[in-house]
Amino acid sequence: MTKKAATREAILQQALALASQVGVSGLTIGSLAVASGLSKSGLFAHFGSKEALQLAVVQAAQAQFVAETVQPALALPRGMARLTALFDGWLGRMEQGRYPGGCPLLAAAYEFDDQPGAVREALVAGQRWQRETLQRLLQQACDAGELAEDCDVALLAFMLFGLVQSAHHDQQLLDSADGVALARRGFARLMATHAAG
Amino acid sequence: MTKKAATREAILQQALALASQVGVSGLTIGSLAVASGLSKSGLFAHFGSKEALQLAVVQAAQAQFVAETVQPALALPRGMARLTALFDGWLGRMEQGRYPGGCPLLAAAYEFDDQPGAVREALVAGQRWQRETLQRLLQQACDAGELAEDCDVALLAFMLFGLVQSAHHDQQLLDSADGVALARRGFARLMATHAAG
DNA sequence: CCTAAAATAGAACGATCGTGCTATTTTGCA
DNA sequence: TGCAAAATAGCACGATCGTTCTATTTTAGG
Repeated sequence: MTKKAATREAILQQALALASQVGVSGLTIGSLAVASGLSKSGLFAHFGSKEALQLAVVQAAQAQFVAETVQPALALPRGMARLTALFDGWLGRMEQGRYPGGCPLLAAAYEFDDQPGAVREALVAGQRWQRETLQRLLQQACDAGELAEDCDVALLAFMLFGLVQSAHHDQQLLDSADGVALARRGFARLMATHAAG
Repeated sequence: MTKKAATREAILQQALALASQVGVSGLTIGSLAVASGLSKSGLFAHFGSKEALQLAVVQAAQAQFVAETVQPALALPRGMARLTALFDGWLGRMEQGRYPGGCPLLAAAYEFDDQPGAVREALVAGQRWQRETLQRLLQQACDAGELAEDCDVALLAFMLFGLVQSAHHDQQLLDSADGVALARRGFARLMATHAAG
């Protein structure tokens, strides 16, 4: 019974690397089977349908983001320390090339925004949670007196997410390493502008 | 000779609507033929290969963006008027739902950032031109004395593009009409922060 | 170690993909 | 109006898609 889970995990790791380059909907059971060293039907048996595979891949990507980026930040004290750690970790995983072809979740958001189903719903839930988390950390920085108490956390979270997307775009499409640096400058400027007076 | 061009144009309009929902790489010659009222081979003859079709679709989307958003802005005087017109037009085409499933070019950037070829090159060239245009308009606003002369136009262009991406994301994935409004607030705030002293 | 159960492989299915080929229709010009 | 040329249709091809079926191998527990 433990073998199945281990194999499934190995498949999902391969799937994440592959999906990073061809997209979650570009994933193919045949090619993923070859990459995993399994037969097509052997791999298929683990998921039962392509949609279930796509859903598992998205959930694995979300779990990895939370474990590698959100959790470490939450270990720090509330306020700017925690917020900065989250944003830095977020950009850091881009900078270090955590996935060869870019973030599978950002790409999946574009792929599935018009494809109703369980995959889309999982993406929506994940993004809502991420946005709320970002707003919560911003609010904590306000409450701690490190950001102005009247600052617009919804707008700031929106803009921080924009910085991440722009950095991703510049790095993946334009092959420009400056994207991450610009995002850091943008973050510093936004935080300075909204610093508690 | 004029028939061919007219048919090709009609095909590309259908292709843009379709690609908006399933992506440029999700476009299928068969389904596009049905949507256009042509036979598969009849449509194929217009392009010669799938990659040529994808390239034509991307170029059509770029041409439409320039004609509908950039050109009208360029008709206004340099400075904040022109810059605001560009940004407003950009968000306006999102708000009015210019394409049913979101901007084909933003989606294509994610689809092709790891697929070398003519399509990717066209996307890269278009994005570079767009970024340079944005920076140029920002610089003109500085030169006109409407923005601080020491402001970081590269960073501002980067952040404005981030606002657009965040708005698109919120609208298409989260079905939230607030995205556009947040982007407008972000624009106003950024411009106010960098206004000439 | 033996054996039932779990995990994987192999083969086949209908469908659809992109792309050639040849026929047929439609167009624009003399 | 007739006719070459252009535009489109029809058909077939190999490949690959997701999925199902049965057979084989591998695993874990008594």
